[in-house]
Amino acid sequence: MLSQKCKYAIRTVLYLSIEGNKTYPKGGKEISTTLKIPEAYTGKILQELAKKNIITSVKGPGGGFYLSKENLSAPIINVIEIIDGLSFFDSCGIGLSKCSSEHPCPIHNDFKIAREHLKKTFINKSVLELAN
Amino acid sequence: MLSQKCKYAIRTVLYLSIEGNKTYPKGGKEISTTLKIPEAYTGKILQELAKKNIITSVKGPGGGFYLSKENLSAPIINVIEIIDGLSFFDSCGIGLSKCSSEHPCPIHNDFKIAREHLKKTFINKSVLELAN
DNA sequence: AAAATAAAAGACAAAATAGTCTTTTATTAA
DNA sequence: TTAATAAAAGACTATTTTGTCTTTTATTTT
Repeated sequence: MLSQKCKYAIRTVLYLSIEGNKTYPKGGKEISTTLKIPEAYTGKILQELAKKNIITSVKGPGGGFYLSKENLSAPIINVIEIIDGLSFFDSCGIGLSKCSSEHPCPIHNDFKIAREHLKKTFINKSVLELAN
Repeated sequence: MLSQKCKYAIRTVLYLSIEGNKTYPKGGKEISTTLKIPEAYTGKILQELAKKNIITSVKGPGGGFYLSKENLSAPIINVIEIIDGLSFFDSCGIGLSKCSSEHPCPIHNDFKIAREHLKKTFINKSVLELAN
């Protein structure tokens, strides 16, 4: 459902919601080793998240990443939106472009239930709430 | 959630459940044009499905593919199993290997509900039932 | 100011997925 | 029994995703 990159991103954000803070941001290296995500790839993902204001970065010695208050209150779906996009949440389960409630594919209703349950979860829960 | 290939495969099987039969099997070309799936790729997928006994193939002039009675009564999850595998249905939504009901990840319960709803749908409905 | 630290940026490389093309094999009909 | 038809098999190409490596920029500490 989510790409590998997106799973990494969510795990990273959830980790930072617990571990990092403004005075002691977490470095990319430590994040990658604790979460067992390839180091260089972690860096790229952190960069992308920082640029889109999902996380906050601090350069230089003692620098790293943390979540500001705004970052913490954002819904987790924002991470998904930036990394994978949201098309999954409103596309047909078997890839039909014309599938809709008027012209439903054979799995339309069941797929929709699952899809919307997930979407609701990701929208309703902020990073902070999820971390608890 | 499902790979492109798997979506094509399911659409193909559902199409054959309505259109093909033993005396008049459907050719790969016709299948690909009606379903708008690249022709050569359709061929490969049909081949794979035939080898795994999801569909039945007939060689030579007037040949093609159709679903036998056994094929029709098989659950649609068989297609998924062969093309994508079933790991999705029992893996953590954010990729944690140690996620379980004892040590749940933050989205464990909600993800599990969606996952199992889908699994149930794919297991319970046979190709034939879905096509109706 | 210089050295050290750590993220940002950008160009690469590897692997997986998606898709094509050509040849071979099986079957049927003339 | 030969020609035509259509799937099977296999080698190949393209694209996307996953991941690495090197250089640059910003910041801090000495």
